[in-house]
Amino acid sequence: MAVAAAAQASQREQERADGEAFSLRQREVLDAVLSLMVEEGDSFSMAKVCRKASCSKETLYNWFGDRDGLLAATVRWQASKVRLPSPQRTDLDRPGLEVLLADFAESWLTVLTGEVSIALNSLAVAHAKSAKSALGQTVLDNGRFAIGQRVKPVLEMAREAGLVSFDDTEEAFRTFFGLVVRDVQIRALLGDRPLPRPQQISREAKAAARQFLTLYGVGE
Amino acid sequence: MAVAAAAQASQREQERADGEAFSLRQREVLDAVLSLMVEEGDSFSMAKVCRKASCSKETLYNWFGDRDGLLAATVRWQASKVRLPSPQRTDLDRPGLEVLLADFAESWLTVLTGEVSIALNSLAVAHAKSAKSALGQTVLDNGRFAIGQRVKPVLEMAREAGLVSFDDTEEAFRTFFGLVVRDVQIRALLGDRPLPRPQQISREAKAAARQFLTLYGVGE
DNA sequence: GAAGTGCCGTACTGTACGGTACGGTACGGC
DNA sequence: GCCGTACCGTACCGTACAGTACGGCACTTC
Repeated sequence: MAVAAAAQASQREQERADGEAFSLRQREVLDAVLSLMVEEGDSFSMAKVCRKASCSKETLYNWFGDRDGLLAATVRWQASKVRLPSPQRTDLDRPGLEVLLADFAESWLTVLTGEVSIALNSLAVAHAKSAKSALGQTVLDNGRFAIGQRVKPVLEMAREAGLVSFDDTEEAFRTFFGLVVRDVQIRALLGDRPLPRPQQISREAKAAARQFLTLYGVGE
Repeated sequence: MAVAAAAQASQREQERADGEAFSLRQREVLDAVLSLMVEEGDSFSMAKVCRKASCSKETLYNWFGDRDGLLAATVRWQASKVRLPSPQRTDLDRPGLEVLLADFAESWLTVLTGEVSIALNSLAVAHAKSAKSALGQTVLDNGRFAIGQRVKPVLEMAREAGLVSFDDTEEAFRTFFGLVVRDVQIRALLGDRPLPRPQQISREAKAAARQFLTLYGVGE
């Protein structure tokens, strides 16, 4: 299981690519926005952001243009903070693959059920219509599609190693996604509580990995 | 396959139970609200509803109390319109079970990807926080939990018939749910287009049923 | 030390919208 | 024919909030 190794370096790299666009002070402001989102959803006002972050409206509008711009920046800022496991090419056996998939599942479920993630997704869903700034697309890109980009190479690697079998990587990944997420996200977004505890998440993640290998694994 | 038989009677029954609370005129108004939701999401005003439905604000407030009440009534009205397959106890064989599950999956995916359903779910997600009237819970009750109540008896029936095996019906259903919905709902809610076409839905529904039986089926 | 810059805080404006009030009309009961 | 009821349409009120303007302060540059 000598996999997720260069993850730390890759983390810093991605931070520099995305997050560094914002100054320290700006990041403080965006964090204030995040916490307001968690507290009040979409109904916070620009004035509240100013009070919370001790900054002026003028600054806010200079930096981010308008409310939509502030929201978009906040989404990008949060996206730049979320780190997913990024395993390296390695020699994989069946139990190793199962653990690897379970790790993905666990970290994904953990992100998904975080208050910030829920708040952000709710907001993006609410703005998916009037969509001046494509928040929904941004959230999808940094959520559903980002995790896909991490998992799919692993699946193909496993296929080359003769551990699993499928025709369409995308389809296989979507099945994995379904087995992992199930009804967790929609329930969280619709306000169903309590959220699953970490222990529960860990259990479900392992089950999802096992089920995925039952469906797609070869032999054994 | 002599299953979904008493569905029609059960439909009328549920209509009387839920929908009949609204007069004809009220239902016209609520339909106007639905179409506004589809067009504009949450940002429609009470005045627009009046214009669209040719009614007065006073009437609106007399009937529904306030905006939240109108929203809640609209959700209930739409819920009373959605019909799910409600199969009857019958003798089931393996292929019959697979078709039955595929039917559930198909009709569920069809509902889920409908414009009205998307609009309603978005709205409920947006209001899940400030939740004066628990829209999120209502949507969950008429969505995720309603379909669960239909499917779980079928699963248990199939288990008694020795076709499938599981300990926890809820867990088995949640897996079925995941295999069916996968990333479809969250993508739709976040504005990803195009929506899956009926043919695609039908194919995915069949695949989900087959996969579920691969995981939980006994023998064969 | 004068000028410039970046930011804070507050006051202000315009507007959109939720909710109310009211005059006018159609209609059913008596 | 008269009254009550239910509804339409419109005008109105209060408020909340996005966005702007401006005065003041700290800090940097020359």
